[in-house]
Formats: sequence, structure tokens, C-alpha cells
Amino acid sequence: MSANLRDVARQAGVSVGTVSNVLNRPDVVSPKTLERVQKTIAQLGFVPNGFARQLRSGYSRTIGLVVPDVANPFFTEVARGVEDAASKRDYAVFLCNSDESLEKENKYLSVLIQQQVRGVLITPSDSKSHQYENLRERGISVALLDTETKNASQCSVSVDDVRGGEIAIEHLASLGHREIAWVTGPETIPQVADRTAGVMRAAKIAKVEISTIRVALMNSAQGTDAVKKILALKKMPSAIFCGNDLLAFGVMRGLLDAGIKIPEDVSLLGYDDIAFGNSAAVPLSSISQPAYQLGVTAAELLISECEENEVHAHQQIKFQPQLVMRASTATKK
Amino acid sequence: MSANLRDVARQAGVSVGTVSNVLNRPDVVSPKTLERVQKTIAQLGFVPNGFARQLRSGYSRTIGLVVPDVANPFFTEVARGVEDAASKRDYAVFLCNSDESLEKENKYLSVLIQQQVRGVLITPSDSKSHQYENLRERGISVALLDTETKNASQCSVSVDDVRGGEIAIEHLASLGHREIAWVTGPETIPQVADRTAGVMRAAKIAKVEISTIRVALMNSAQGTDAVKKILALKKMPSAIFCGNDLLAFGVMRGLLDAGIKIPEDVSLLGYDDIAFGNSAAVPLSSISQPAYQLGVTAAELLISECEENEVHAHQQIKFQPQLVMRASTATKK
DNA sequence: GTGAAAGCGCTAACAG
DNA sequence: CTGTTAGCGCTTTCAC
Repeated sequence: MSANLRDVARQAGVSVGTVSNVLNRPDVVSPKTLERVQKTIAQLGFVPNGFARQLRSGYSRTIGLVVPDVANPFFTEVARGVEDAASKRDYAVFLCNSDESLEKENKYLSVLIQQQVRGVLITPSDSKSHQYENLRERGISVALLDTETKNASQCSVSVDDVRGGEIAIEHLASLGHREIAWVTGPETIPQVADRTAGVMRAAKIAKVEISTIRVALMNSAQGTDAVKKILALKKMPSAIFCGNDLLAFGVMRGLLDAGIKIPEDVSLLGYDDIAFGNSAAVPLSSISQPAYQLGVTAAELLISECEENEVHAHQQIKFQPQLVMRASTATKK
Repeated sequence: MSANLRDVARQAGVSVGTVSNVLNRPDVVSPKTLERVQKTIAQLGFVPNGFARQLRSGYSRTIGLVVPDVANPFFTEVARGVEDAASKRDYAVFLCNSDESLEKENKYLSVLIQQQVRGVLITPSDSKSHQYENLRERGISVALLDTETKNASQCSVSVDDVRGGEIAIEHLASLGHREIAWVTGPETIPQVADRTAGVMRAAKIAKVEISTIRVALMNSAQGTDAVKKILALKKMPSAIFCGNDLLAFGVMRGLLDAGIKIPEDVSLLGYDDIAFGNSAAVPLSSISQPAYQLGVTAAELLISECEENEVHAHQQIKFQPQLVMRASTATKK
């Protein structure tokens, strides 16, 4: 098969210890030996066996990334950020999709323990009961991604979802809308719950009436379905705010198909500001989150926690969402 | 820290060998012992150290996925498929973005070797010189993803890009278009080269004139830029075919901004049929590829190759692309 | 500056 | 059916 450290040692006429030193502490080896060994390594195409190395040293250079679904454009961006930042530090990333299922999440966590990852970046699929002690006891760092924690014993990187909900309603209210439909997923998802909290708080202040339309999954198809429910409301709202852009795209399709004009008849506002918003039938106004940045920051934070465990101070970083106004929201007629 | 196999053995009053048997060959252990050991395992929260296991057994349960960019919706879908299929077989997936750079690709390959992955699924960033012998010599299976190989010594799962190019031109030609712009990326990308080949072949048969507009990156921004070049052509084409949907969205934006109507003034056809096509300003006609299915198939093929190495017959699976007609293409006036 | 040797946690072969 | 033991490939003392 392939060369191992002993082969290199034999070939170069040195001991395994010396080869190991060449790999890990080249400054401690004499230049002559160093060069000879390195040449042999190249010649044999030797790549150290990560298992053995990590088994001995106790640490891997891998992290786990657990997100609800990479196919969700927001998390795609986050994942890309995580991967870039990890790669820069020579860490490899395990990708796991939990599909918001606690069962899948636990299964993955167990796999990640087996793989002896150094740390885990996770967007919990459930607001309560973060049973991550299990991981910490094993010396695996855990940082929360896109989720806030009040727990000072762990790092988190999140976006202020309450504020996001507020910004949305404030924006729509400032355009004169007083009846707004809020189309969103299950409240068990922390981000959803927070956005709802922000929506309700801002609605109270702005004296806006909110009709909540609940969908099971926040995708485009369910957005289109939601339109029927909106049309069935006692009073047609003059603006619709959606829990994410996917949902908003679906709603947009449903409205246009029903002959309802955006933003003339109804304003539509999304959340996430995914790349396609600008190419939509009606360019979509949205609440923007720094997804890529979120991923980069989280990965850097996690890796720094992994590597300087003693001196590490846990941080809770919170980004602020921003309104991106395009064509789908306008003054109420 | 955390319990190891020896701790379990001691606690349960058996030998390490027995615990190992409980883990790997439970049928060989007496029911009484089995139960006792399993209880101890649960009690101690023992999870076997994957390194040690794999170091000893020689095999990991991980695969590497190397794609140009997960943020590209096509590859996002593929990645999701790969992850789902791998997870079903209890494999973990390393995610790597090569950004079409050979250097990055090699760096990742080296990382994957270190991680001792069992197999690698890769979309090569370069049509020539697939130096994957290195991996095979190390017993790492390699399967090509979204790339065809004539080499019978490896598996590949791809979509017929030549045919895709043909379908596109045949469709546009059937609508009466005789001057078509082909907006696409560098020919070093195999998929691009194949689609171009299909375009040219079909164009010859249908007696269509093709003007090629080359962009460096196949994203939305460069699509918008490309519109300037299209408008500068001696003769304005009546249809535009884009190398992927991202590019097409950019072109769409550029055309609309220039006051050009789609499909009245010009037909626009994309490639990939990403989920947002339907939500675009003008619902985008596109050439559809079974991305998720591609990922699932590739992962299954790779894993089966890994596990039944001797009896494995290499397969080259090729999916067929399909035309999805929406509103952006129409008969030439 | 280099070599020898002891394990990291586990599996697998072999004895009992 | 269970226990003992020899490594997997590497890092890391500790001598020399």
C-alpha cells in the first residue's frame, strides 16, 4: 500500500523519532538530516496517518458543522464561511444536516464524537434542552451557530432575530400598513420564536394588527399554499412579512397567480436576503443577515476555543440584521 | 475525561476483548454478558474512539466531497444528496470547496488522505491530468462527480452535458431562432466544454449562428456584465443561452434594465433549473439536471466500491438532462 | 541531534 | 464463550 513513517525512516537511514521530529519540530533537526528526510518523504509520497497521529496526540484537526439544511441558501452561505475559515486554519469540516430533527441531531453528534472532532458548530433544532454536556465532557468544544445563549459557559454567534422582526414591522408600519400577515414556521425553531417576539413587540408599539399564518416547513411550496389562507382571512392584509425568503418567493408566486399585484395591492417582505432576491419576479425587499460572516466568525471562534482552551473567554457575538429595500414593499395606497 | 474500552471492561468485570466483541460481534457474546456490558456502556456514556478503531481496522467511515463551490445551488443539491446517502450508510462527509483551483483541490486531497477517508467524490476543477492515482495507491476509492470518464478503472456519475447543449439549441431553433448568443465560462471547465460541444453540433445541424460570450465566473454579476457585450454584437441575437441559471439571472437583470423584454424581444434559456427559476422576474426556461439524485447515486456507488472492493465493477452512470420550459423562451417574432 | 522504547484505544487472533 | 496479547502508525519522553 502506501509508505509509513517507518518506511521513511528506513529509507532515509534515520530513526522514526527523527522523522517525527522533521514533521513536527523541524527546527530541532540538523539541516542536513532535515533535507535528506524531506527528500525521502517527497520521494515516497508519504502522508502521515492522521488517525495514528491524533490517537497519540489526543487531538484531531476536524470540526463538525450541524445545520438544519445546507440546501437552505442561508445555511449554504454560512457553511461556505465555516469551511473557508476552517480550511485557513487547516481544519477539515464534517457536514451534517439535522433537518430540524432532534433524533438526527443526536445521531450526528454521536458520529462526531466517534470521529473525535475537536469542536462542533451547531444550530440546535430545538430551543430547549441543549444536551451538549456530553460533548464538553469529552473535551469537544461546542459553539452555537445562529442561536443565542444566555449561558456564559459557551460561545455563540447569532443574529438578533428579535430585532429583525422589529425592523420588519417598523418598516411596513412606516409605509402605512396597519394589517400585516406574518407567515412563518413552527415556534419550536428558536429563530422563528425570536422573530415572532420582535414582530409582536413592534406591532404593539406601532399599533399594527398581526395575523399569523403558520406553515410546517419554510419553503417555497408552503409559501404558495399559505396564500390561500391569507386570502381566506376576514380582512385582506395590506402587507405580508415572511419568515424567510423561500417562503416569500412562494407567496409571491401565489399572489401573482391570483392576480394580486406587488407592491401595488400588497407589500411583501422576506427574511435572509438571499442572492436571488434581486432576480425575483418583483425584486424582494428583505431583512438581511450576514450569513457568510456568521460562518467565518463562528469557525474562528470555535477553533480558537479549541486551541487555547485555558485562556479562552467565551464570547456571545451578535450581529444586527438590516433592512434591504427593493421593489416588493411600498407605501400603502 | 471520558470512558474508554478498558474502563468499561473493568466496570463490567470482563476483558477488553469481550467489550470489543459486544461492539462488533454481539452475536458471539452470551446474552447475560451482553446485557451487562451494554448497560455499563450506557452508564458510562462510552463512545468508541474512532481513531483507534480505524487505526486498527485500517478503514474509516468517512468520505470526502470535493466540489467547486457548495454555494452554487446545483452543488448544494448534490451535496445534500451525498450527505443523505452517506448518512444512511453511517458514513460522515468532509465538505471541501475547490473554487475551481487546482491548488486548493490538491491541498484538500492531501487533507483527505491524512484524514484517511475511505473514498473521495470529486468534481475535478480541470479536465486534464486527474492525478488521483495517488489516492488509489493508498486504497482510497475515487469516483468522479458530474464528470464523465472514459477510463474504465473508475466510477463516474454525470449528466450528459453535450446532450444538454444540444437540447438547448434544438429548443431555441424549434422556436425559430437563428442567431443565438451562448454565454458561458472558461472552456477548461469540463462541463462548459461539453455543453459548448453540444451547442456547436446542434447549431450546425439546425443552421443556427452562435456568438459565444465568454465570462470568467459563472455568476449573476458577470451575467449582467455580459449583457453589454451582447448589445455590442454586430447583430442582436434573438435568443440567449446561458451556461447556468446564475448567469441567466444576471443576464435577465441586465436585459430588463436595458428595457429589453423577455421573451418578446429576446428569449432566454438557463442551465441547471435551480429552485428559484420559477420565482424569477420572468420564470426561467432551463435545462434541468437531477442534482440531488446525482449526489445520492454517486455516494452510493462510492460506498459500495469502498466496501466490496474485490467484486466491484466500475460503473459510468450518465443521467440525461431535460428541458423545462417556462416563460422566458418563446417563438421568434 | 538522534535513537530506542513506551504507549494512545482499539481489534483480531489465539488460548483456554 | 471469554481472556490475553500483539500490534495498527504515530508522538513523546528519556538516554546517549
